[in-house]
Amino acid sequence: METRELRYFVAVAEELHFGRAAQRLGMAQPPLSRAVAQLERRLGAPLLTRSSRSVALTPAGEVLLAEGRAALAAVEAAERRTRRAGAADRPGVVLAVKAGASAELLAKLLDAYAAEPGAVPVEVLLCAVGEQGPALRDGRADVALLHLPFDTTAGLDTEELGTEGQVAVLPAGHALTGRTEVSLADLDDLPGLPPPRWSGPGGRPAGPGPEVRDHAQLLQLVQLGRTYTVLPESVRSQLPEGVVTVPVRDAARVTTVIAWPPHSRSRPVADLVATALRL
Amino acid sequence: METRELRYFVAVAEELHFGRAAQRLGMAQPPLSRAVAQLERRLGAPLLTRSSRSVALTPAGEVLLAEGRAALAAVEAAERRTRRAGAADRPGVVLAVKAGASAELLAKLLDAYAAEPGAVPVEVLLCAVGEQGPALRDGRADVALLHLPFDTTAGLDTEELGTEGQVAVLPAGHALTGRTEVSLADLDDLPGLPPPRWSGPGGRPAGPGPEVRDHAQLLQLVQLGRTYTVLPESVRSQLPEGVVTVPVRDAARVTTVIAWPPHSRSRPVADLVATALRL
DNA sequence: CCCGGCGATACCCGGCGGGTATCGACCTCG
DNA sequence: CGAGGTCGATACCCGCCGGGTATCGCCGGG
Repeated sequence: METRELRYFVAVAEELHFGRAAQRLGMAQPPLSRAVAQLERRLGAPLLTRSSRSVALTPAGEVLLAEGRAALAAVEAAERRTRRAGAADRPGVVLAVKAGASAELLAKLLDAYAAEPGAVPVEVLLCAVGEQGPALRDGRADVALLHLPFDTTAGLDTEELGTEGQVAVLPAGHALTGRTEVSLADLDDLPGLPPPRWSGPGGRPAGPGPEVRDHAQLLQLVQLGRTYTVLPESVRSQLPEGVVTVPVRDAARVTTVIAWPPHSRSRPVADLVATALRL
Repeated sequence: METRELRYFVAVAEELHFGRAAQRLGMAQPPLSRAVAQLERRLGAPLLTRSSRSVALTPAGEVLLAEGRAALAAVEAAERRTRRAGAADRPGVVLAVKAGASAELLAKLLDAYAAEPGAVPVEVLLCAVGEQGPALRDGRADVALLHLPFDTTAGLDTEELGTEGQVAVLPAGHALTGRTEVSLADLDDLPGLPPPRWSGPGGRPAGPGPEVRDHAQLLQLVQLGRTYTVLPESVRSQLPEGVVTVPVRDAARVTTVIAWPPHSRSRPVADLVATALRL
């Protein structure tokens, strides 16, 4: 199976429409139809059920969509990492972090690692919420800081770096800011203060709250009195003016982990992990 | 990057010889040279340093060899799993186990799962030592039983099923069989009884012992008085005539885990794992 | 009942992947 | 030191396949 065929199938499976998929791929519809039909012949199994009005996935198609996405990510990762390894101005290693999260830990880690013998330049890739895993899987990054239970570590090797509680982040002056502690129930349905909605494929259920992609955006919106949120305690070190935190009694504890792709044989990544564990 | 190019490069990188690689790929040498050169141009980085007498990998080449193998395994996995999902006589799920290991657990697991509502047929794939991980990664299997610390779980999701000690397995009548317990040191350099060598890429250091690929072969060789070995206690349930076990005081404890590919969304795999955890 | 949307089919063309022949570099050996 | 052998690169050719346009057939809706 060639990656070209896989890309074609994935596009059709995602669009469920040959015309749109062809457009997305920058090609005409007939060769796309033909390529997919040929893939089905080669695999010996129908992947799509077509009527002249609609396209749907067969069970085999569902499998190929899931597995194919993973395979394409692996191929992209190979390509990107090779390009980086061959580049003259190689950033020794790319570290992915959620924008605005673990700022203190990150600063300490970068300092400590830079002091190591044999340290290479570290490029920091600031990601939207939940993007660090995919960035690692498709080769945009070599190592990442993730936060459980929010991020998924499936398919990654990890080491635990620590856990912390969570605090509610509210606009200054809000009624709850007088409390020494709140519960999640207290935060439910605050009048005039809707919770934010995380952008991205995770889920964007329609609702009143503003859409955000990272912590920095979120804090700014809290500052403007447009939303509230619950974040790990460590955000306290970088709150803007006009926002207040209150510990949340019953929020899940957040575990920060450092993660890397399982077959990574890179010395800098190993050093970075070792350094993080010593902090 | 196309999988064809990747296959070509991996073949050359493994052989370090264009002629042999071309032969392995079933093609002539010139188009292979050209394809690799073209790949290097596209990636913008040299992958190989060639002299007319030898071929060697550049750092970028090393990266692409490692990443490319993983990517090719992912593509193969996609293909194989799709084929299986589309096959009429689909074996619902393929379970990989080291041949001869965890026999009792395996029997209980298969029985218990078969009794579950919604159980599908389970095909058991008996693997050579250390082959379950690769089988899982390239789609020959959907779920596997692994034994830590021998097998590697990198890149797999796992659940622990239990731990056990290890016993020395010796030919009946051997001097040590009278002992109630031995240590690893006692087993070192037994006169006339060399340790076995595991076949496969793991390592086959030259030595006197016979080469084996799984527990069944190993037990037979012990029975014949040609070697001894140290295995998890659970092998006791299936020893042939003429072999004796003695607990090993200081051997590492073995942990049996059930593992599956991280992006598996298969219901039967989830059920199988849940059943295993209830045992 | 006709129109419009959508996937499949028919057909054509150019490029690319694969082949053979040969070159050029370099090591080995007499 | 030169001849032969090994090995990768180059030159050149061909057939196929991937991509294009034109069009058909099916089917649902106004």
